[in-house]
Amino acid sequence: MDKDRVAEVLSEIGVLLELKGENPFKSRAYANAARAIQTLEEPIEKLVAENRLGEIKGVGEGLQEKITILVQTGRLPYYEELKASIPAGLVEMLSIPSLGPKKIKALHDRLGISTIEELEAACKAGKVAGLDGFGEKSQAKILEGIEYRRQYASRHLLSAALEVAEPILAELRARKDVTRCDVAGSVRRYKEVIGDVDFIVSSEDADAVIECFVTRPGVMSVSAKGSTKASVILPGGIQADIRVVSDREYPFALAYFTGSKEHNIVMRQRAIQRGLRLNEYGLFRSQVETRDPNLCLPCATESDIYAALGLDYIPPELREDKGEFAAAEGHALPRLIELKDIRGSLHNHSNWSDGLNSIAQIASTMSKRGFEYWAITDHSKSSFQANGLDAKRLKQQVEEIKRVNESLAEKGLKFRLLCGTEVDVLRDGKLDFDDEVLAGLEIVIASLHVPAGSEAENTRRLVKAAENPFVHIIGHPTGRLLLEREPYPVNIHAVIDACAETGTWLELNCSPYRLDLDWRLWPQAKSKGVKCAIGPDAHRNEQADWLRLGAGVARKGWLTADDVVNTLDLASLRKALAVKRNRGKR
DNA sequence: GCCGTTTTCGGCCCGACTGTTTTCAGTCG
Repeated sequence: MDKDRVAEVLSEIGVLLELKGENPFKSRAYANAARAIQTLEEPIEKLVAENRLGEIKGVGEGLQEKITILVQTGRLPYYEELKASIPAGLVEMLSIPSLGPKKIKALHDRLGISTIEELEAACKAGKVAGLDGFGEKSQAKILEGIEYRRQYASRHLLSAALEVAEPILAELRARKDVTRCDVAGSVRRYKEVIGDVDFIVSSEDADAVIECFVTRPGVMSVSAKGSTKASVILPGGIQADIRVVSDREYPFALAYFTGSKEHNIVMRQRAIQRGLRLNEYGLFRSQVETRDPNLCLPCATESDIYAALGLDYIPPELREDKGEFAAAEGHALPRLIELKDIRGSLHNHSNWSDGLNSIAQIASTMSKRGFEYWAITDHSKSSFQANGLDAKRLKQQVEEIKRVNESLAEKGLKFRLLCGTEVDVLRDGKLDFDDEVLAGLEIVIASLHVPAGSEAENTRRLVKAAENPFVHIIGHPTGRLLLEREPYPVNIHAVIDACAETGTWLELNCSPYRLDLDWRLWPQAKSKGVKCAIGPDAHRNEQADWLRLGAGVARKGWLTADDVVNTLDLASLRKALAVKRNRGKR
């Protein structure tokens, strides 16, 4: 049993204990331990075998015993009994807004409700409103919540969130009564999937700002509205929250609502260690609750808050409590890549396969946008659904690209197209083109589009692709489609190792539906010396904008410009592309 | 259930909003 599964069991125990009405701190202890185990560097089996579980912060005697049983036998009777004692429907009910463990327990104990369907029926029959602690409004709210849950999974792509957030942000910033304004939350941290959008505003006229926020066109419903905060539902079912504070409080509110929750907990603890108290209103020289501005340390920006807690400024993307505190304390945070560092794209399609634009159109647009190079990497013949190219058409395409490049040179333009392919990795790990064909291209991406069922087989295929001297990049390495499809089973660690061994680059596919390889794996890839290629997988010219997502997610993976190959200028990129092929000749 | 430079017992991050109360519990972020 690996650490992910152990963490899963522990965190589920935490949830079940909450529903049982156990001591909430006990439940939190399980959640904390689950998190600690998830971020372990070593295999959990090793820690168990060496009797070193106690070294994990948050794992005491009780949990050491349970984890040992779980790892050694693959089962945990305590967990199984607990799970059997609580109907699965109660856990599901936690996803209904306005319902938490206490209310769910009350509904179960007093009305015998065990499923969402029973809950819906009880609400419609008016039974819920009669319970102590419930009323007509809470009953209506539960029904609304069930409906909402049905209509929208309350999780959205980062790109969708940015799309709705940016016009609102611009509108708020343009107001005379708004001093500062930003998007906070998981959107600011560039999480690939988000739950809601948070706006933080500093203003002397909170009422006016909130009134504007809840009445602007596009607001579908208002779920809460107070004197300092409000929540609305936007098209697509995205919830947006606004929080209005004074300008003195602004940096504290921005930091607090940017999170993550785990990051904030450490920040608070650091404040406590220094005899201070941190919340969304300030960093106070006080052990007790206060809002006295005279007791607040002066901080005009988030940087000042970090400095006051003995830390370098931590960029929002890194605020996940995944090593940023140690690095910020030791002045060892990397200088993260920025969008402007990216000079071109190595994974794009044209109308020769399933893209929209012609090669000439692509050259014209990307040149005007200021890129230095843009690779044409259309699908290979096995992707017939995508009008993949066979060797003959590929050869014609290379000729066409040469002609376009010549005309660019005649105009004195620096921009160049690169000829390449996104070649399919086939069943036996072979590629959809022979090596002789690949040798005639400047750049080769190998992608698995039809995965096998087994992890071993998929891993074998990708490792074999990486070992091919003509393959530069492994494309969208896990094949996930966010909110739609899980990654195919693959031992990604083995693929990373194979890339490190062979000098193959891994793609950070920055299509908003993929963002694959996942940011959580980049620090590992980087530590092994694997370079990253950020590719929008563009099928139409405007999708060049997706590079912005790529840069953000690369930042989240702790990557610098040096770690990303498409920050190289064209001459250096060509040299880098030649390295692996020359290796193959040795 | 965990943890400790005031502590081995008594804390555990903290505040706004909502709805049901008539001073507060539960939920949420």
